[in-house]
Amino acid sequence: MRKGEQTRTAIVTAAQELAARDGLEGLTIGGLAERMQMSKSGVFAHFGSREDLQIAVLKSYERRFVDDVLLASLKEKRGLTRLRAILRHWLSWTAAEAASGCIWISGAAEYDDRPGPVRDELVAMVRSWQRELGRAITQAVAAGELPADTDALDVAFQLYGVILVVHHDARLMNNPDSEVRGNRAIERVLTSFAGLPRISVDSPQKSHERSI
Amino acid sequence: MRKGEQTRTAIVTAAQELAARDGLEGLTIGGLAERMQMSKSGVFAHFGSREDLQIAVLKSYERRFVDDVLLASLKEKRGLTRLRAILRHWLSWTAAEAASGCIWISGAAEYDDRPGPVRDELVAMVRSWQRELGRAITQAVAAGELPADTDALDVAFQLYGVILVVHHDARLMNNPDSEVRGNRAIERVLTSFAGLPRISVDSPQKSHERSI
DNA sequence: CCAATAATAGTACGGTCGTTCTATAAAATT
DNA sequence: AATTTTATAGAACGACCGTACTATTATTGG
Repeated sequence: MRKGEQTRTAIVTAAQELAARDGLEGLTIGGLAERMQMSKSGVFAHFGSREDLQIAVLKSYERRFVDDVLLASLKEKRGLTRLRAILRHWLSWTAAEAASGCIWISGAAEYDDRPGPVRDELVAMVRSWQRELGRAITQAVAAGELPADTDALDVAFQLYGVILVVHHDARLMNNPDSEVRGNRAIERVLTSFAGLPRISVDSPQKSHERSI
Repeated sequence: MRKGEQTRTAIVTAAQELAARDGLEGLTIGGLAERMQMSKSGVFAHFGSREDLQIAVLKSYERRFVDDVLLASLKEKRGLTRLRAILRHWLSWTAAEAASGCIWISGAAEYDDRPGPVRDELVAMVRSWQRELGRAITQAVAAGELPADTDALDVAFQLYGVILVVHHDARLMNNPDSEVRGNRAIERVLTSFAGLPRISVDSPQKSHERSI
């Protein structure tokens, strides 16, 4: 049964590209068949349903993502160094997706009100990734590189926001500065958590009194 | 005449609710007709096409958004005060949408690779809002409440990211802490721009050398 | 109250969707 | 090389889509 798995893999790969462009809900068996130069039923036979195809696409995406972003960063030593490596890889992964689109992010919009197995799978993946990100942050706290009272979920939350806006601005707004701005934002988030004097928070400088 | 505009408004209102749940692309004339207890053609007659309906929904949304978020904040005096008011209103608007969904955000995912009038309209609206946000930031700079060399686009970018992740976590992840975390994140972004020592940006503190 | 006009319903068309069923072609096994 | 198993194709289905066209019903202005 080698041939079967082979074409099945090819189908999933092609499906990923289509889903990146049109979303998981925009992924259609007919369109996929045309792209594969196969018949609709030929494509369909590899999956029990469209839902199974969508889930297969999600799983394949997750594998690539974990490889390219997480595993590639595990060679760095724990703490801020590894966290920065993760963020660097994540950001450039996102920027590279400016042309194609991230199916986690588009899926978040598509499935946030559409219950079912696809949504469940997506939520589980994002949750798992957020946990992994939180772990890297916690290790930076344990290493003393972030304050002991750091709320790791707050850090992960804000970093996720940066990635979301990078994706948003790059794709919807066609903003080519998105990655650069994202880089600066990540640095700013990290330093804002890295224990700057809390005093200056309440009363910002009033060096210029000029007001318009 | 009068009756026509009246039901047209009612249709657009219902369409907004449907689009908030299913996305602008998920908005269907049949579903809308059923919800209005009208015939498909009766609904359709009020719009030249589905695209026109989608654009009408977008415009109606923008009107409400500008009223509730921007105009409601213009009574505050320019500068950080007004900016904070905008962000407060924006955040609670977004949190209130945790149950329904924001069609700008879902639309960003739906139309980032789908050219056409709907996308054009959406991009114009988001761009306009980003400009308005940037203006409020610039005024805070002019008031001396943010450093003179502040990149207003950087600030707007990062704040937009916070709103995106609030929406994301509230809706996809069902996270009830989303708004609270968003509030903290906004404060942190503002203080991180409000003139902390620039020196520590390039080389983060190395106070604790302990590494795990 | 009545004519003019606007608003709605009804029906139908062509298209695409996911899925099923049946037949055929290819591949794997013996 | 024969046989069994697997992979693909083809056609058809019911459902829903946006839209066009035609009738019918409400609403309006005189």
